[in-house]
Amino acid sequence: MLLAQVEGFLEVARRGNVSRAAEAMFVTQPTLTARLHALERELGEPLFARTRRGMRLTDAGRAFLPYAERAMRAVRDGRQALTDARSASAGRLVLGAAPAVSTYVLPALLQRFAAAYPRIEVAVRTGHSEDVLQMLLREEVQLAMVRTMRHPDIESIPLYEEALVLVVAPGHPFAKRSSVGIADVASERLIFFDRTSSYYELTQSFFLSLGVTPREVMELDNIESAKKMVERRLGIALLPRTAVAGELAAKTLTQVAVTDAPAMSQKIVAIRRRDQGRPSGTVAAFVNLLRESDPAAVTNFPSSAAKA
Amino acid sequence: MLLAQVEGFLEVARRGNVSRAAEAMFVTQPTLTARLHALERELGEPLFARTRRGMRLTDAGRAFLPYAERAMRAVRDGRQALTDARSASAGRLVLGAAPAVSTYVLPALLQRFAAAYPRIEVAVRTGHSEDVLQMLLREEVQLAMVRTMRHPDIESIPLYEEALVLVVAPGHPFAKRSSVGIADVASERLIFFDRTSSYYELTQSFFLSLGVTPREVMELDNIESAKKMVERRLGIALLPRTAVAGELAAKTLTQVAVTDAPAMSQKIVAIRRRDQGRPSGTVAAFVNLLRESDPAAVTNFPSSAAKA
DNA sequence: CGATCCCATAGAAAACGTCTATAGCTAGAC
DNA sequence: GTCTAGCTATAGACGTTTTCTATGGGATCG
Repeated sequence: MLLAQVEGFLEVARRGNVSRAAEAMFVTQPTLTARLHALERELGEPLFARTRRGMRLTDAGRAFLPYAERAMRAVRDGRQALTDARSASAGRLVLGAAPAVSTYVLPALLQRFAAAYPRIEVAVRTGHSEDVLQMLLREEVQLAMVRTMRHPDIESIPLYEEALVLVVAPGHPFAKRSSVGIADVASERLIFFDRTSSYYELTQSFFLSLGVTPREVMELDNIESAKKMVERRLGIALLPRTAVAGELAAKTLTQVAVTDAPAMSQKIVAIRRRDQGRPSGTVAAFVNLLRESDPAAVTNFPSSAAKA
Repeated sequence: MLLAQVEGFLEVARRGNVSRAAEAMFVTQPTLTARLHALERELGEPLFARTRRGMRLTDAGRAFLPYAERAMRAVRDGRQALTDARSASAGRLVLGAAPAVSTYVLPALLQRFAAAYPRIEVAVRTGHSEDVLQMLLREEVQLAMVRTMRHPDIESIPLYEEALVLVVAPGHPFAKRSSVGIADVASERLIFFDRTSSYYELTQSFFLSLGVTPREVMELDNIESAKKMVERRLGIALLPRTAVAGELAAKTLTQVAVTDAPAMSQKIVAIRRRDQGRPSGTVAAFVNLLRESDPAAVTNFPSSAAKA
């Protein structure tokens, strides 16, 4: 069955006249007649009663009409959906993100994205990088923003480098010093967050590699709580810069340089399945937005997010 | 766009494998490949990402999928609707009927019809024969049961002859007589119904043709009220036999023969548009039911209706 | 009675879909 | 490394279908 036949059926049903319908569809009248005959033959029933005045629907034709319309509408809408997706003017985008990205980077990004593509529906699923990778492999998300990961089936786009910075409460003794040594840090009460997170491992191995063992520690399962603890002078913490940009700007936390330690950082990338071909539609639109934002700008997002 | 292409798209999307899908659809793999390419070319977008393991939907393919399913379902349902209509196992039947038919004949007919075709949805529109004819011409009803009418665009199926009979209350003087003369009738108070109805004209011309003028008359706009008036001895009436069959059986009314007058009757027919071809589906089913019911049986319907 | 407006049909040319056979590619086995 | 197996893509031939132009046949209307 050709869609052209169904379309012809509808057009003739509307106009009650093969010749006019044919003209409107830019085919000759015999062509349209043939289409109708073919459709009637396939359905095994006359859809039209031929009269001197033109074509009238039979009962069978009337019964078929709503289904024909439904089918044509479905195809037309499907085409439109593809057009929308191509121009990224509408559609759906499902993102995965690590917690720190989701909380401190995505809001500003999505704010810009939503402004540029108001008709795109966006969904975000948050989880640790490993879990988000699994979501991506299971195609539950189309694009994920996580720390650098390796997997044969994915490809990455570098986004920005996120440094861990030492923050203390403004009244803390460290706050007056321009810099501190790693030994100073280890002798303070240290606040960690989320033992299952990669940041935890990163900070742990950091101290380990320097042969230093922090004496007193406190562990929270999320960054926000950790920041509050530091503000209340319950300890000091190494936190992602993007996560504390707001507090640093508001001067409720103070950053302190650590002189005798290497910089600690994680590379944040966007990943997607390698077997999906070139990114298309909504995904491409979002990737372009990421590319437009230079790394420096991206790392600044959190501060603007913190304002909101 | 071929429906076969859409179908192939769905099958491949489901199985993720052209070869298997082709086998399931009883075509060769290159054929199905060609269908997919044609569809992708027409939509201007790859719907599948070709991988070593088979075919995976692209984002565009995923976006198109629900529409493809909707279209296929519409066509499938449309086919089913025609099959149902052909076997008259389901569908819709819209009848027109004159008031007397609608009230006294249709109930029994529809009772049998509904029993035979439970999945057919039936609608009845009632009006005077002329109005019902207009409904038929405007295709608001598919079949109408009215008194014999002439119109170039309609064809009729004779149903039954409906006689007007003289009825009186059981206690009325006429009730004891085996028959009365037309002069006797004219000297009684006569109860007519519905001045706009053809029965009214029929009875009026009846008296006129006999040179008799009824002296006292009362007019109601419906048969039921007229019957009640006769029962209460407010007069006597000439009413359609089908309309009083129940009361005659229950002996709340008595029929009296009129000796010196010709039989008064109207022929009731089923009419339909001549340009609709052979009756199909639900209409054919109903017409067959009418044909099966021999005229004698049809005129008996009202009594069984009166039981209900 | 001829002009006009319908749809149906005929026949030829073009387009398309389908087949078989084969190529190209990758992953996994040995 | 090579071979095999399992994918999809491509090539070329064949047959059907679709489409066109031109024409027929019938009814309506001035």
